[in-house]
Amino acid sequence: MSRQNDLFKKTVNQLLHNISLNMSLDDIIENDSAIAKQLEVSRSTARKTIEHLISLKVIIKQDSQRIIACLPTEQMYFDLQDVGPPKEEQVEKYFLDAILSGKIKPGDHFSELELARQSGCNTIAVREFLIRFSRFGLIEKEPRSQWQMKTFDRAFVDQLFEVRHLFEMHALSRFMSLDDHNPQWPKLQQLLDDHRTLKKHLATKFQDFSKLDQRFHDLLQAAYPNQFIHQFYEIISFVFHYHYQWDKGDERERNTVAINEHIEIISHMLLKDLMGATVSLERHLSTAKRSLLNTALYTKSSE
Amino acid sequence: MSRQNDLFKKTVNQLLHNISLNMSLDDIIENDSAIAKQLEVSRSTARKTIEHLISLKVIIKQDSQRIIACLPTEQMYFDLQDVGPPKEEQVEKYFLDAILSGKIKPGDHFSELELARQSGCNTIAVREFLIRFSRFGLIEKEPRSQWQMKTFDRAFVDQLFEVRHLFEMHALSRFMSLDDHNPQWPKLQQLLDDHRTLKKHLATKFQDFSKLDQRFHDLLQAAYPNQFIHQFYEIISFVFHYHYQWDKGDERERNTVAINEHIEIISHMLLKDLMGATVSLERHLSTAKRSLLNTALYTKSSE
DNA sequence: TAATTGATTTTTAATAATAAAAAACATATA
DNA sequence: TATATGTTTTTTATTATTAAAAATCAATTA
Repeated sequence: MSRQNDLFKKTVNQLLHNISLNMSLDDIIENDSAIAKQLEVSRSTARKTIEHLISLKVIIKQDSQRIIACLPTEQMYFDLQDVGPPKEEQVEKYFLDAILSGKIKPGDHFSELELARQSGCNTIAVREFLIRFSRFGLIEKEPRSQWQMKTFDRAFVDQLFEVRHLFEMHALSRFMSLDDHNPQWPKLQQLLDDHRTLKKHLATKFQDFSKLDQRFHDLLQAAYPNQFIHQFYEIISFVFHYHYQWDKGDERERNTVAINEHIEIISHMLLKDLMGATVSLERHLSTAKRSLLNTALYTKSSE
Repeated sequence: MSRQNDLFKKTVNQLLHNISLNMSLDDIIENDSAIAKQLEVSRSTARKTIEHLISLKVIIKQDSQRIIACLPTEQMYFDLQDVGPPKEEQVEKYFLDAILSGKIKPGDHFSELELARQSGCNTIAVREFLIRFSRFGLIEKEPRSQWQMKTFDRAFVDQLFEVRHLFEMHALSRFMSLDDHNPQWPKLQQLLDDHRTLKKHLATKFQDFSKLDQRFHDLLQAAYPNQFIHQFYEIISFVFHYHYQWDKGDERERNTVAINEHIEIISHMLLKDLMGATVSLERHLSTAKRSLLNTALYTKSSE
C-alpha cells in the first residue's frame, strides 16, 4: 500500500462545497490555475479534482470551456471520517496523554514500535516526534529504538528554575531600562488593567489566567527577543502544562495567588521601581517553584 | 534490496581475528553464549557467525563439541571497505562540511533528498539528523522537506552572547561561593598551572588551547551542573567550531590572547576576588564576541 | 504572444517487503 | 536439573515500491 490520497479527497469535497455554495447550472468554472490557488493546492491536484468532477458529470466540457452540468449531491462527497488529524499530532497527542495519565512514568522505558502501534502511526512518525521532543530533556534515546522517560525529580526542577530565575531577572532589568517613550510601557499598563479586570471576575474566569500569564512573560521578553531564551520558555511552558494537567484541584487558588503577584510586579515596574519589582518577581518565582514541586512530589508519591 | 548484514560480516572478521590470535589447531571453542558476550552481539548473530566458520571449515563439529580445524586465512575475511561509517555520522560529516565550505550558505534553501543523494544516505537518516540538528537554531524546517539555513547575523551573535554572558557570570558567582575545602579549588589551581605550562610552549602547541578552554568552562559549570545550561553550551561550542574552521589564520594570536585572559580570571578566582574575576571575565567575553563577529563578517563579505 | 491547457517529469510521503539481529522458547545432553 | 544447543518468533533497520502532489515542459488557443 502506498500513501493515502487524502489531499485529493479533501480537495474534491472542498470544490463540491464551493460549487454548491456559489454557482448555479451552466455557469462556467474558472481556469485551473485560479482554482488551484483558491483551494490552496498545486495545479496538478486541482486538475485531478476537476477531472474527477467531470467523471461525476457535475462538470462537462463544452468547446474548451467547462460548465456546471448538475449541482453536487450528498453522495458525491468523500467520507473523510477515517482520515483524522495529521500523524504528527496524533503521536503527540497520544504520547502526551500517556505521560499525563501516568501510563508512561518517570524512569520507564518504551519502544518506538510500541508507541507507533498504540497511537496508530508508523514508526517513522513516532521516531521523528520523539527526536524533536527530546530537546525538552524529558526523554533520552537508548540503543535499538528504545527510549527512557527521565525522572522528573527535585534536581530537574531546581535546574529549570535556576535558569528561569536568571532569564526573568535579566528580562526585567532590561525592560526597566527602556526609555519612557517606548511603546512597551502602554502595553504593560494595558496588561495591568486586564489583570485587574480578570481579578474581579476570577470566581468564574480563573482559567483565563494562563493567557495573561503567557502575555506577561512574552511582554517581558518582547523588549529584547532572544531565540535561545525563547526556546527555553517552550520547555518551561511544556513542563508546567504537563504537570498541572493532573492537578486541577487547586488551580483556582494557584491562579489567585499568581494574579496578585503579577499585579504587584507590574505595578512596581510602572512606577519604575526596579528594586520593588525585583523583590516581587523573586517572590513570584519562588511561589511558582514551590507549587510545581508540590505537584511533582504529589504525583510521584501517588504512583 | 533490504538492509546490509554488516554486523554479521564484522562479527565474522572479529571472530576470525580472535581465533588466529588466541587459538591453535584442535582447540575447543567456547559455548556460543560466551562467544556472543565476547563479541558483544546477540547469541543469534554469534551463532550465525560460528555456522559460517563451520561452512568455511575453520571449525568442525565433533561429538557436540566444536574444534578448530584450520586456522583462518586472508581470503576468509570479508571486505568491509565499502561498509563505511554509520549513516548517522556520514550525513553529519557531509552536512557540516557543506556549511563549513560554504556550499550551503546562510539563507540558502536545501532539500532532504538533495542532501541524501550527495551524502549517500537515505532521506530518513538525513531528516533525523536535521531534526536533531535544528535544536542549534541554525536551520529551520519548511514545508515539503525543505530546510533553510538561517542567516548567521549580528542578531544571532548578540543573542548567543547575551545568554552566554548570563550563564558565565552566574557560574562564576556560584563557584566563588564554594567553601574553601571544596575539591573544585585544587582543580582550578591545577588548571591555572596547566595554562601557564601551555603558555610557555605556545609557539608550537597553540592548538592545545581548545582543550584547556573546554576544561575551564566545564570546571566553572561543574560546581552546579545544570542540564539546560549544558545544552546551551553545546550550541556555543558548535558555533565556535563552525566558524573558526574557516579562519585558521589568526588562531595563534587568538589563543594567546585567550590564554592570558583565562590566567587573569583564574588568578582572581583563586584569590577569592569576585570583583576582579568578574571584570576579567567580562573582558574575556567581549574579546570572544568581537572575535566571533569578525570571523562571521569576514565570511559574509567573502561570499 | 500571453495565458491556458494538456502531458511529462520530479519530488515527496507513505506503506510494503525483506533480511538482520535480538529475544523467546524448546529440546537435548551432561 | 542446570546449562548449552537448536528452533522459532518478534522486533528492528533498511531499501524498494507506489501513488500523491508539485513542478516543469510543450502545445494550443484566443
